[in-house]
Amino acid sequence: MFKTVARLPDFPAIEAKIQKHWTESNAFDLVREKNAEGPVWSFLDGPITANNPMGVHHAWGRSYKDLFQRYHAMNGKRLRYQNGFDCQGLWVEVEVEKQLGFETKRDIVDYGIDKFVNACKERVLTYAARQTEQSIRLGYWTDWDNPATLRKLAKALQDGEQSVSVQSNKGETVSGTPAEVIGGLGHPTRGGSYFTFANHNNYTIWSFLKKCHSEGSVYRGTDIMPWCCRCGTGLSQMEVAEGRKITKHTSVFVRFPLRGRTDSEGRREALLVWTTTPWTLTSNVAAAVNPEQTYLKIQHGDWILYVGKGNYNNKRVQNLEAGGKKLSQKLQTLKSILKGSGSVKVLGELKGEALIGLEYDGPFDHLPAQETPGGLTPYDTEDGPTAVESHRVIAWDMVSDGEGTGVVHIAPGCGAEDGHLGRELGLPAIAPLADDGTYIDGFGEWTGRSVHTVADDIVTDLKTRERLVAKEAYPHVYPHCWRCKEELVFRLVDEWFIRMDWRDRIQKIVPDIRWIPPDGEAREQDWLKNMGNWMISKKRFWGLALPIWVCEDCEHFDVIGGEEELKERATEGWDEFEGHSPHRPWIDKVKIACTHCGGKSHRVEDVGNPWLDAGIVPYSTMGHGWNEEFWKTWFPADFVVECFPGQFRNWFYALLSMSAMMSGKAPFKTLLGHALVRDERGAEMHKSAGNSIAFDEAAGVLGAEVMRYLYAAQNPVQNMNFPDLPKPGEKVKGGLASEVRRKLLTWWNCYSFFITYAKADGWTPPTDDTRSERTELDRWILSRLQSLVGDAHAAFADFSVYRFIGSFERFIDELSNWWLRRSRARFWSSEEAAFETLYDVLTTINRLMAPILPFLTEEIHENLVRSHDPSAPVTVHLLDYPQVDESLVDVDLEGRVATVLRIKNLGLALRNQASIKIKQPLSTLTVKPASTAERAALEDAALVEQILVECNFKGLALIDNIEDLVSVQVKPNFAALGPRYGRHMKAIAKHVATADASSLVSARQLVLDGGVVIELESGDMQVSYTGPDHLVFEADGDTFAALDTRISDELRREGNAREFNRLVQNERKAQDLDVSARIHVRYACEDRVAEAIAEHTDSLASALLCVSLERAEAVDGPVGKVDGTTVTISVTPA
RNA sequence: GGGGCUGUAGCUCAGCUGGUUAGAGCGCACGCCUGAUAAGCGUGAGGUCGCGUGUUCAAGUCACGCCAGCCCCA
Repeated sequence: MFKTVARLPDFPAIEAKIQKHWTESNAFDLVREKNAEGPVWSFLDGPITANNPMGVHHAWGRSYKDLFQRYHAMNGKRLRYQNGFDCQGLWVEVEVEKQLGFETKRDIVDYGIDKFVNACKERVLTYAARQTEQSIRLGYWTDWDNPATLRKLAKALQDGEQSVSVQSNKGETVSGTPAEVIGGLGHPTRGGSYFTFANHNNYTIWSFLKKCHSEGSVYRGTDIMPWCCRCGTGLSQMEVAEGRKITKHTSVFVRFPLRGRTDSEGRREALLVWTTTPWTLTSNVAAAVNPEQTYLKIQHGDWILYVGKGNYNNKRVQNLEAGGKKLSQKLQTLKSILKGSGSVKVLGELKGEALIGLEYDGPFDHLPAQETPGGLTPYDTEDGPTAVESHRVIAWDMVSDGEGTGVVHIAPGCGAEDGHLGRELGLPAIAPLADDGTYIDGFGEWTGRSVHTVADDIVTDLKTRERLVAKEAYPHVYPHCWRCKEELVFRLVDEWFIRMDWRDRIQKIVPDIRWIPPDGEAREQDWLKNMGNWMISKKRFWGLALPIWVCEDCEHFDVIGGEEELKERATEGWDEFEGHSPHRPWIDKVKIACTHCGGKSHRVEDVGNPWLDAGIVPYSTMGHGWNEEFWKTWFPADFVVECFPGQFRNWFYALLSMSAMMSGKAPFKTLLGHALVRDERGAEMHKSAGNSIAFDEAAGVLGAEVMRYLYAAQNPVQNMNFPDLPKPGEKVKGGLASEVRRKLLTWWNCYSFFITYAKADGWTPPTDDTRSERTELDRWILSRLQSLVGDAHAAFADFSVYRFIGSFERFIDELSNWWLRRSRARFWSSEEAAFETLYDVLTTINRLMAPILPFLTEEIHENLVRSHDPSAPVTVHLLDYPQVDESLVDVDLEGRVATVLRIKNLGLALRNQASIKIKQPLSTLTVKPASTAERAALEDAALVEQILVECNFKGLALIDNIEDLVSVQVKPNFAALGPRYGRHMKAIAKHVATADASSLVSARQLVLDGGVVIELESGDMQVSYTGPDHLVFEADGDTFAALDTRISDELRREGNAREFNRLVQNERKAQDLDVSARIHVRYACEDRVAEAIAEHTDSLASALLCVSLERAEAVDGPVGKVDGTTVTISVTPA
């Protein structure tokens, strides 16, 4: 028996019920078993950071991930079903630091690196469990770990248990130390999600790094890098891009006195230098000018200054934009700054070239660092000239005549470009900062002070020593740590890099990938072209242990390619390490012998860049290196889908470069990128702005499935403006979410309609493929259904699901508003073909939509199929995806029905025009068909019947010439034709006046008497019709239709009867009577209405199910209007 | 400065390889319908398809230039 269907689906309730059903029936396992031998479809999941609960934005990608996998599963494909969690890196550390109330790296060391690293693992496991539950709630089917198991492992770590035992997804018991068990998560022998902190993931990265090293691409280098003093680590190019903000800094204008240049009156000459980072002045080595530009020699008080001419007059405006904020600020011009601090007189002009080579006194030459041969850095430096000895003017074509003074302070130990320039010219570098941002020894009074607090004192010092000309608060866009928000500094660092001089190998595999949208390819190539060497080290605690062992004697370094190799090479510490994961601090116990000198080598303390962790997964999760057969089965992945922005320089970059090195092959075949989720007004979602929406909240209010539908329907290139959630207790009203609910509701209504009548009739589904004879209407909807099936396959194959959703919505509209609307009476009369057709349609679209709406379709499958066929699969997801049945396609019929719909709309438009409501029957619609095909359709009695019923016309007549009915007038549109054919206008008017009007209506050109050809565009002719008053008419393209609006008494009476019918039906509903309840009806009305009712008593009685229908003088009941007169009725159940 | 994207109705967007009169949904106005009904349908108003120049019989669609917005890189 079919189960009664609620009028409105309660999505969250259905979802909860279906989840239970899936668990109890092991539905997902059955699907996997069904496809165990099927052809492979390899999906590769981009890992989600397991650091916080999911937001609604995560649901977009995850909806795609699930629906594509479900589609392929329904098509018999074998899938790997592995989700991924991104586990290692600073983002986890920062959250754990917050949790523990830590401020600095020192706090972590004091706490104990082992405890801290375990706390990071715990956090990852905790949130992986949480995200697993959330993903399951979304309906995402993949090989999830039991969240309880993950929590148990986190707890075992926390409690410091010696051993722990859990059940793997493959059903085996796994025991060992917590570190061992956790380190084996996601291994193909165990199943479950992959975790980038797993041992095999880390060791596979080791093999990658070893490969790089074997090509000589791994090197230790010093470079100026953006550095976060709080985190004590450098940031990669990718990370800096995440944290720019508008910031105000104290900028200073400073004199650099030129050595031995004094004018006749004893005034000293000086360069005027500007910088926004006064702390770097301690490390000045040179000053740069642009040799091509013009400089001014200016008398300023007691000094002679050199400044760029363009800079001097430059109107300084800062138009800034960062992190969604904008600032536009006018600044004082250099000219007015100088005037404000002394008298100014321009003495002359000279080329920058003339300044090159001049020597000057630096601003901090008294510091020991300035006097150190070869410069001073936190690392070893070679001997060479001191900074003081190097102070001279150098040429640099990057010096601009816009902002600044045209003379640029060069500190090769404090700025990236300065560093490159300094290296080129052999200048010494002074790098003043230790890793916590304090000045190192050699900087006098500044030593030990933090870079973030010295600016004011440096300004005072410069002023005291008469070097300062002016200072100002200067707004600019400045990088901040994307995690802890602290300002970055540029610092000379000692880090590990991969030299990317093999970028051509990466670029070569990019075209092997299908990028959706296609411009992704250009963007990736652009990044690859411009990227620098890859800094892979981080001076932190939680992350990949870089497998680099450095000799304590000769500094030679080795890169270890895996666990076995390390064990073989280990000379001490292996026992202590064994049973732990390859993380700090345990891995650091292991020492090896130097291959160069035999000395003792220790591992560098650095951890790895987290993108290495995510980039290796096409290898680590697919068994590369330890199960080649498995790897060859699943590599390369068929499909990857992620949020596009950002990933070009992150995950995609890591994937492509690592794969280029590992195998020279693209790691996936197709990449679908989707845009961003914004709030309803299009603003970025931020927790701090209060407009971010938690996943659980949305799932609870809208239902996970409404979300899935929203995402599936969205064009992935477009940002998605996620609808605001209604407040608790309110209904979903207006906006995108209610649009979606309504679309789904239309489908649901068709389904609930079917169930209502099938139950009422005791109808049961056919048990085989034989079907009753179908009407044209049935064959039409089945033909349309085949198009929908075709569209579904095409859309999935093309990874543009939203196109399928569009087709689906059009189909539901056709089903509901035409097929079902026209077929309702057939259900009342228990017509078998109607039931069969609707049943076939509903079960087919249910399978079509199953990948997108797994819950709703399961609910419908339960009721529609399983309620009558206990042998049917326990889940809709075990069924095959529908295929197009060519035998059901009837293009010709589809064309004829399209005509019917068009004429029906014309008919209704004419009624509208004549303001005659549909209940009032009219005699005749006359049509001049546009074509023979249209004429043929309108000669089909069954189809015409649809039009007549729908429009309430008595008949339809066809004519060949419009003039049979009305007269046509065509006038040239002088306004349109005049500008083009001005001098021919008279001739055109004459031609139009004499030519056959109806032939002009659709004419494309006119040939005038003199042979002149006039090309006609739409609107060139003004067409009007005149006809008898009782006709209204309208043309739709070449179709012309006219409606006879005359209402005979007979028609009026029929219309009155229908109005009366409506009154009674309304009352039935008001009394909430069952559709099959019998009633008594009494009514009071004027005579002419009574006549109408009397004439139609029989049909009214049967339509209204009334056992008596009597007129009375007066009745007590609702009052209504029929034909403008008052009617009172009384309805009582029989 | 370089790369990429976007610009179509009040709002959100379709418009595939150039081809009848540029569409949909939402919103608005006016109607209609109702044995699916806390739904449904129709009609209407609303568009210099960012601007300009080309190519073409034909341009929202192709080319070039410009303007505006967004993203990335330097």
